[in-house]
Amino acid sequence: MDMRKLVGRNFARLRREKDLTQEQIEERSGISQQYLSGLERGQRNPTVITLYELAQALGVDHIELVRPSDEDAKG
Amino acid sequence: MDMRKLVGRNFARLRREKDLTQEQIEERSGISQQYLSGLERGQRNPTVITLYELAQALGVDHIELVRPSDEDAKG
DNA sequence: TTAGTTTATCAACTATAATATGTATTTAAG
DNA sequence: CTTAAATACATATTATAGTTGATAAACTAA
Repeated sequence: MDMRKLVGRNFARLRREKDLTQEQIEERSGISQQYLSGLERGQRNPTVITLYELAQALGVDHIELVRPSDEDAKG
Repeated sequence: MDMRKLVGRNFARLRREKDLTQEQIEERSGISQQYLSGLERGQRNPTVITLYELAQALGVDHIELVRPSDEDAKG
């Protein structure tokens, strides 16, 4: 189970659904665009505080880290 | 919102509900008893990978980080 | 009390999360 | 094609996550 990829994929998806750029997330959260780029590519292992700050920047109030189904895990 | 305290309180509660010691969690997860002590006292900011390893050691497959109610936040 | 178990504290250390800066690459639009 | 915006890449630095070892403190039971 690659938590980096799980978090990265979900963050990227949510950011795009809300039509926000990495720069806009940086403005809202103070987390650098370069870091966000690495995060979305599954190269980062954020702390729970960083995860919470990202959720706030996305306007999300409920973070779930669920063991993905076998089907999901394949990709 | 103090994520350290939120995670620490919930981890300690779940661990006790399952009658596990910090040492037993160390055996299962490889995360040191000293670290777990600090975590439960709200002094640690774990990464998502550490959080996932802790969840596995507890036998939990669903992690939720929810913005607590005002009432909960008081304590 | 004693002994055993569990948790907390301390210090030194290693690994890596996160920042800062600059730049290169990609992508979309004219 | 050009241009601008968005994203990816590289490097160096700082802050802190997490380990290790030893030990102190707290708690329970005999």
